[in-house]
Amino acid sequence: MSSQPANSKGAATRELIIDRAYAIASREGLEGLSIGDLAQAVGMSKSGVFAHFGSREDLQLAVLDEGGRRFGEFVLIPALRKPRGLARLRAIIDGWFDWVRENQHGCLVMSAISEYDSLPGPLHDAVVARVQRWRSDTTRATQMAIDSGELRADTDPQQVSFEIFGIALALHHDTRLFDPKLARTQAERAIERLFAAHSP
Amino acid sequence: MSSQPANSKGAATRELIIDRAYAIASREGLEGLSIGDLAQAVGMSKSGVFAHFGSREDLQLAVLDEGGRRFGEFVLIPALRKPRGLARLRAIIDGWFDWVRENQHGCLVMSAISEYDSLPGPLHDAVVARVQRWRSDTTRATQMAIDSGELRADTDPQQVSFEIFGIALALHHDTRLFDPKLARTQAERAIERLFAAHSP
DNA sequence: GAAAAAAACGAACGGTCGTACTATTTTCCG
DNA sequence: CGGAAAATAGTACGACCGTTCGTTTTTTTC
Repeated sequence: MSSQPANSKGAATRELIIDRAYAIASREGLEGLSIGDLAQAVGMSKSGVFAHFGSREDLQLAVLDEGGRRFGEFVLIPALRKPRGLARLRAIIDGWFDWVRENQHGCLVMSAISEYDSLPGPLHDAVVARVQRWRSDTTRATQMAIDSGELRADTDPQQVSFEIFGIALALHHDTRLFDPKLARTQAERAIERLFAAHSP
Repeated sequence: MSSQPANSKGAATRELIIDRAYAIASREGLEGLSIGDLAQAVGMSKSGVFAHFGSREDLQLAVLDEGGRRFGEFVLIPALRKPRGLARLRAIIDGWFDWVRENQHGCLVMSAISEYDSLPGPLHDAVVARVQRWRSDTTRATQMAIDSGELRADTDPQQVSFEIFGIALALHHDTRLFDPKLARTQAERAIERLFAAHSP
């Protein structure tokens, strides 16, 4: 394990900046992330922070990427250790629900969806690509549960994926606006009903 | 029907302003609504527009109100002409789905939810109150479908309401990010499954 | 340890924002 | 029609924004 030979300092502070930026953008959204605030949070000058990214947009893209990375690490990676089939699909959903609870005060990717869903540009494209990938991940996991015979053979995995997404959105919504505990219960009941409907 | 005797001009331009503001905020969000842009859209001076509202926040509140009013007029009012029970509940859902189609490029209230869900203040409170009212409307309609015997007696109307909300959120989401037609089909299929599960 | 390279700073720019204040114009009422 | 009242315009302010640029400090390399 050679330590950090070449570009040590630059990359390190860049990571620090992104870390703080992630925290801010989780609360305020990527559009609410200003370089001035970020610089203050890191303890650097505006221009010092700015120099690490060619533009604010590049910074936002980097932060969005970090958000997706953390989400995947929290939700997908653990689920991939479960056996293919319903167990893994359930792990994905549980992880997702836990993620919503842990990030009660703002999920960066969720906010980004609303911010850029109808605002053309690189950010929009990056968000769409990310959500598309996530959706196809859950669709694939659903397909595996069909293949293993734990869901009926005539189940449409895209349809199930759509409904799971809806339940997660409602959970996210109610967690933030109303009662997190109640929302979680309702989301879990909805999932149970969904699986029951497609159980063989 | 006395015409507009007293305060005619002021109220009229105020309505015009709110109408344009609604159009802008539907695309850009309430936070993206600036008085300068609005003034230009109305053909007035910034200060002229500003004078109609004590502050930007009051303007935003007025526009949010207008958004809620239009949504109610499009979705709820027609549904109230249907007989109580499943017919009315279905009318609410259909109207809602149509609303999402018609407002593909931005629904003001939906955007407002994301913008203010974790930003304390009068806007947050107004949004929460509005969504709460809407949710209780659908819960009440569901209850009527239970009372009429069209849904099973042991159906939890709040649970059904939660799930309808989730499906609508997923429809809204997929309509904007992916394929509107496919999303509509998936949403309708989800609704059918929901009703089938609670059908007596 | 000195030279080269990278990183961070500091000040300034042009721009937009919401708002306050004062003038001017338009509308309303007797 | 004329005077009061309401509506609109005009201007200016302070604050913040992303970005640029030249300088200074820190790190890396030889």
